[in-house]
Amino acid sequence: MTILRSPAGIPDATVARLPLYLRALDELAASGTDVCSSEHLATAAGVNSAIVRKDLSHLGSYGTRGVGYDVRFLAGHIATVVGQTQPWPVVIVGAGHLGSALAAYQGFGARGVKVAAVVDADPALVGTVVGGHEVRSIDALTDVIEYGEVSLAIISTPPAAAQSVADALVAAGITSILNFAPTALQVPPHVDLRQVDVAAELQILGYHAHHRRQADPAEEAVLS
Amino acid sequence: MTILRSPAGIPDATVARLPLYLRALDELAASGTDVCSSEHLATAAGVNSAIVRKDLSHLGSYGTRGVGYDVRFLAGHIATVVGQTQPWPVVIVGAGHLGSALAAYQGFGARGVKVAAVVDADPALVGTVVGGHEVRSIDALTDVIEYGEVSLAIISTPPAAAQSVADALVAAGITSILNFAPTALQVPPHVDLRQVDVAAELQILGYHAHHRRQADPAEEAVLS
DNA sequence: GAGTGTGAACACTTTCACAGCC
DNA sequence: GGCTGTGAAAGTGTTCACACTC
Repeated sequence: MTILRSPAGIPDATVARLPLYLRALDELAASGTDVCSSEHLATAAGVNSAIVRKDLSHLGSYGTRGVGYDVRFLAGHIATVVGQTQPWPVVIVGAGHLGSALAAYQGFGARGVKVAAVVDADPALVGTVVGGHEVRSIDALTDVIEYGEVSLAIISTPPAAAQSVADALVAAGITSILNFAPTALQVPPHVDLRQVDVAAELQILGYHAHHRRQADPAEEAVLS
Repeated sequence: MTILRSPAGIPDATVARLPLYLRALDELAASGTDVCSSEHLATAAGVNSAIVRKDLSHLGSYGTRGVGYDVRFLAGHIATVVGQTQPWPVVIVGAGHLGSALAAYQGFGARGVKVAAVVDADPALVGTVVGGHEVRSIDALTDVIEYGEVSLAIISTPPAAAQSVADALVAAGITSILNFAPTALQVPPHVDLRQVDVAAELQILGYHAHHRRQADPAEEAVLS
């Protein structure tokens, strides 16, 4: 029925890179590029060209051999695949430093994300405005989600509160959660959970730095 | 010469999980648990037990068959492997909403991260205090890094500024960068770069949500 | 009995290399 | 000639299942 074949069964690793391609293509389009090669797109997205071609082939790609990809067309196609033809409303739970920063983040609009509401448990924060959004009570969570047809949630609470927030979100019908609190959340299997742990990222960098030190005494020597 | 065998060649996937184990073990220790099984640690870290055992075996693990792992001992051992015996000083470049939130984050200390300095290019921000750190000029970057022996940097600038900041960091001797700006940074091969892209994370969640809708009409039926 | 440590099977991902098309 | 699209190969990561130890 649909003209574009619905590309089911895209590998996870590919899905995780589609947003990068989308971002890169938007940049290319903004800089006036109409057509780009896989090599070109690869550097713009920070990956290598073989992987770009493989990834795009999973979408039943629409490149032209000997030429490359039509930047706008490809961007539109990926946006469709990602389901980003209209913005996803997201609720931010926790209006502390991080939650406020996210609520104020200007870059969401261009990436298909719309902050639908910001809620917090702290009565002192309820009623204040962060990033143009009035903070509402966490008790209104269900209303906010149902009324706004929200299906994505961000948890930016202290770790101790994160699990009960997750439970409340799941109870309210949320099926996709992005958790910034450094805790392993327990959610039912039908809920899609992603984790961002800044301290963990730094520790991973630390590990590599630590091992460069004791493993590469030659590194300095190369320059001398 | 060292008593503990230096565990070289740990797989990347394992390294990426070590911080999670560390966090989980600290929580277990705080709740008075002295010994834990791989199953126990797995749920606390949000992974499965087979992977815990495999990961720990790469460290030349020190568990006891039939019993489990000594929580404190294992935590100490992983901390050593990660190089987290003393805190890593980190410089935050960009004191906007996100940079401020990171500077103010209370959880770094317990995870072996110490904010050494916060710098920004905006003269209006220089001199202000965020999270107890006085914002310094980006011109002082080299001084800050050399004086503080900083080897980790966080970029939390607008995307347009990120590449030149990265160049400056590399020039100042930084070899590990955590980039929050949504751009693909170009860095020399000896520099370790990790990327956090919140919008991309949400888009990945969006993709799955989008496909659940059109793929699982049965999901509702299961409950009815 | 309980639970680790690990080889072997499996699954997934990336890279290679080149046929096919513009 | 240049670049895509893709099988086949190589590499990496996860899961299984069970011998082994306490």
